Amino acid sequence: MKSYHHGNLKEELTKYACTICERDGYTKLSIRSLAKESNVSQTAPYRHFKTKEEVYAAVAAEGFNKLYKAVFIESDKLTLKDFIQSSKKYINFGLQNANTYDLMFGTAVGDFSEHPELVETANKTFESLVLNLSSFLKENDEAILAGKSITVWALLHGMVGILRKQMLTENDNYPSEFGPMSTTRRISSDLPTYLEKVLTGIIES
Amino acid sequence: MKSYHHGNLKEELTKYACTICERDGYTKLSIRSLAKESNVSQTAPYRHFKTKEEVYAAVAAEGFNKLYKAVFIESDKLTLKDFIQSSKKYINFGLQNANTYDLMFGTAVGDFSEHPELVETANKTFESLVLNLSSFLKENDEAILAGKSITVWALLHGMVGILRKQMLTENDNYPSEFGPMSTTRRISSDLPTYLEKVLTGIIES
DNA sequence: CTAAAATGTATGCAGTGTCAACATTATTAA
DNA sequence: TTAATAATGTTGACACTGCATACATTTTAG
Repeated sequence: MKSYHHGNLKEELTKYACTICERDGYTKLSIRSLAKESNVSQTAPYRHFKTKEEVYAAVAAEGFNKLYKAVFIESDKLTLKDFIQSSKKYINFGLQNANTYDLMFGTAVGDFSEHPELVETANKTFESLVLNLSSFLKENDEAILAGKSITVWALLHGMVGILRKQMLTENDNYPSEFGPMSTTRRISSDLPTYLEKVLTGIIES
Repeated sequence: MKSYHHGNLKEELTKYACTICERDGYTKLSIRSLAKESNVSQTAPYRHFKTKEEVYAAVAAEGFNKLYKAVFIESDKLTLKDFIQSSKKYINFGLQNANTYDLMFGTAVGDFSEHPELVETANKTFESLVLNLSSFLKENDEAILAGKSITVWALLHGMVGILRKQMLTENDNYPSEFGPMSTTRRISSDLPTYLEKVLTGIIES
């Protein structure tokens, strides 16, 4: 029944790689297990991915696509509220896809420029942020727009990183000897409200 | 001449692990190579580290220590200028120790709470940021102080992530079809000046 | 229709994390 | 001091990994 050629092996491999990377972390992914899942020989994946890093790159690219879809709002009449909601979605994506996010922004894929589709999807994602911002900001100065975009992105990206490490959490089990810390961490409980304030500050500056 | 017991194997292993992790990336580190470097049997490290992840945790903890030393300014009369300089040092650390930074904030060490020294050093580092901030801010409201600290940290952390991925660079080889992008990326050439502005904005808000 | 390109398999190498059993030394209690 | 115990080291093995090479089959192009 099963033919010698699989048909759409690359897609299937990628799909499963995405699943594993997100569920177990990308270190748990092995090319052999990938092959086994598709009922294909251990080295078959090498016809579609030169190295394991290329598999990572494919997963990361998929991640950027998902992030883009989750965050971008297709409209030229955005409000500040819309933008803030989109920002929250960014953070949620980072938290709910922590392992994939790590693949996208960590060092597992060393040099993006060796993976064109990764460059493209990453660019598209950031570009969408700029577009979203520019659609409701009456800002003609490109440099200022760019600056605000970067600031917002860095802030969101940073928040994801910190939150993921559970450095902000209201019911932490750390010793209370760290004076300001406990208060600081408690911020996270009303992070949404807090985030609105900060973002508004940056945008309206 | 060489005795059966090494003497301070754990330190030596940790030190070498730090070197390798930073130079080649933590994925390149193997417990066996670690052992070989100390002229010790392949499984000797397991007397000091239960798993490889524990080695990673040790490296990450060292990283937080270094970051702390690089960033913290011991003084209760800080100026905004001092703080900004300290912030720049944070970013520089992240860029010049990219692989270690990844170990500190990535997913390689899954749960900090299983590595107490990691919790401690990470806490100390963030606490130092809060202290630095509070030393020149006439801010009594702890929540506001905490909020500003988090914002600053997230921003710095995010900048490191973005810069490391070379998503900001003035001579990029990306196609120019992305309108606002090229301008956006060009920001990085005078990032220091730019950063001052943003930080000042956050702090004085 | 045939040559070449694409895609699959079989086999094997050198390396890995980690476990179990054993050897040696350092430390501690009697 | 000595005897028991804990700490630290070694040997050997197992199952697994990325990936290279050589070969088989199928699809596609000229």
